[in-house]
Amino acid sequence: MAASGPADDTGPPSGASPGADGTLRDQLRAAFAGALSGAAADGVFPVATAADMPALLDQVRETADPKFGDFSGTMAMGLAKAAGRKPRDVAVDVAKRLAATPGFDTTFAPPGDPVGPGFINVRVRDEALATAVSAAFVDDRLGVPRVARPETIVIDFSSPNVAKPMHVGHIRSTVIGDALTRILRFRGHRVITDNHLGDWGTQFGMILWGWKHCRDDAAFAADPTAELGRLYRSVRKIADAKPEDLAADPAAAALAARHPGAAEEVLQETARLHAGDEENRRLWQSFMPACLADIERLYRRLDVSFDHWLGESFFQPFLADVVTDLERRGLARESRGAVGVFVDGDDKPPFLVRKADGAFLYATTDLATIRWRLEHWHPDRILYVVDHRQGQHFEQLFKTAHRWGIPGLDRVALVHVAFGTVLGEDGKPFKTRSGDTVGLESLLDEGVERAAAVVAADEGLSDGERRLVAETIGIGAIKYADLCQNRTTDYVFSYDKMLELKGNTAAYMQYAVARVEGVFEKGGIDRMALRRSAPAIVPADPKERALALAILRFGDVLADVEADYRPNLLTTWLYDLAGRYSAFYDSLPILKCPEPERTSRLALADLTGRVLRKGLELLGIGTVRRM
RNA sequence: GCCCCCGUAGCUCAGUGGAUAGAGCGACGGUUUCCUAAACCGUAGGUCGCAGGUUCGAUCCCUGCCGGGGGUACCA
Repeated sequence: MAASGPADDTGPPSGASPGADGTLRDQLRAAFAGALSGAAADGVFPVATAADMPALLDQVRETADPKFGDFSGTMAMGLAKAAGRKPRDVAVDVAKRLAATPGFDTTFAPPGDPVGPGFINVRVRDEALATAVSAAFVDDRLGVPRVARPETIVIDFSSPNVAKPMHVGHIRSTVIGDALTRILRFRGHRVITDNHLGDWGTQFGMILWGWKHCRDDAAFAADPTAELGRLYRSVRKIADAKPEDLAADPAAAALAARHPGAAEEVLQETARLHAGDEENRRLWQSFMPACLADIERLYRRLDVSFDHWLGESFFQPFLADVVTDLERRGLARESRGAVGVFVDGDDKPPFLVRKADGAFLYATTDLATIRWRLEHWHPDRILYVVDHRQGQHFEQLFKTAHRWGIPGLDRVALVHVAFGTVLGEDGKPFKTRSGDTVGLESLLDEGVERAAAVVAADEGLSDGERRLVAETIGIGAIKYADLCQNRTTDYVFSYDKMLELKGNTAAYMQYAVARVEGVFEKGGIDRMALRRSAPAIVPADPKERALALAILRFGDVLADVEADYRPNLLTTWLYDLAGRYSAFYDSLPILKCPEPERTSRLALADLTGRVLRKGLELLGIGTVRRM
């Protein structure tokens, strides 16, 4: 069992939720809110509206350096201008009111005189820190509060084109979307995930045309998706008819020479499918099961699941009405034979909803999808986790949707959660040496294989355990590498970097978890008994204190992730947390230390392990007991 | 042409209207009778692309320029 999955993290039934007052930061912000509104009421400075308050409270943050305390408020300096007073005087006033806020002094030490131009520095009382971290220890939610107002949030992510094998281009949407799903759910929102499959577009015209002109039945029988992928790629070359592509592929060039009208015919195949042509419909239905089986296998391996798989084909029956409705409302009009909405004026490219040949586009489908989701799910938000290159599409889509006047749309936030491109180590889009896109499956295989080579160094593991560890480390490394970078920037895909066992990688966090496991295994400690006993954790040493403070930020970090849909804030914090644990573990004995410190430290270690594991779980990353 | 994103240490990248701009890799040095040293601690390394502006304070906000990437009417 050494390398089995995570230990049972279910704590003993906890009593009243310790997170009821929110995190330490929440509590301090509440106190600041009281102090600031009091000062505003007394005319110390004008706070124009209640809407100004959140921005002011955002300026209550963790300090960069412990010598300035645990938190600091910097809003007084900004307010001084409006007050017509010296920043420092305003800060003194706010600090005085802060200290007098009911309940403030049970958790925080009285703020001293403001420092520098007007920093109000606050330190958490040692007793309050001990109480809070001890409460987190017996809390199923590890001290993380639920959101006050849960929302219904639709997350649209992954959405592969089923006509070809999933490739490296799908990984970011899938991994980021899944992490956001897990995080928002844990926060207490109602999340509906929808895999909006590309199962109906022009790509099927290519496959249908290829099937009719150049299929390889034996290859299809052996590996259906590989053959469909081959058909897609070669027909695309023929249809695009780029000289350099054809020069590199004599077979495609020969086919193109025999079928000069191929590009046109491909579009006709698509149109026939959409029009309900019996043969094309039958072929489409015969292709789908193999396509889906392939994709599902990959999702299982990635531990990603969806509530719905409403692909383009599902919305097909609604498309004609979308166009006529837009036309009837005077939003869409004919132009160069096509129909589009001129969202940015007549001189800018319109948002096309029907092509000149009568076929619909993904713009049409996306509009139909928005309407369907509003009618059936009544979401507060819809998130689209999609490549940043589609930014213009979403701008136009959102503008059109809002003008369309779908009931309820004015209350829905439509958000394009954009992310950058995956690049190879040469700085160009990640491709194989032969220039093809890298298949997702082979990508995962290589990651696992490389992880196995590293894990092999541990002699205490059986072959089966090693395989499991390698799978967990390898997949975790790939996911983490994707999540730990700011999602808006392109990132360079490097197995060597993501599988480093030090630095900001999944393996470093997984290793920290394994070291926690090691303590309890070595000491023969009954963790469930420890948890039931609800011991007092007393962070006496500065390293324990730093660790405890980081643990208690978990809820803050998840709130910050939600605010900007940025999972990398969670990875940064996990890395910081693991580092603080390592520093604690390295310098302070746990098993060999006398009571009552021993139990306190054991509890702190156990809590750290659970928090790290939970944090990784929220990223979709697993852990092992030994590695 | 127009629109969007990016430019931070040798490399890969964080970062925020605030206090001395951080981390990993790479380089150099230290720590092991002790719970996983796959760790920890330290040193070196920066005109935060350039120039203006706003501000008590700008790497962050605004404008211009330079450089890189992406998008830009019937693919998604």
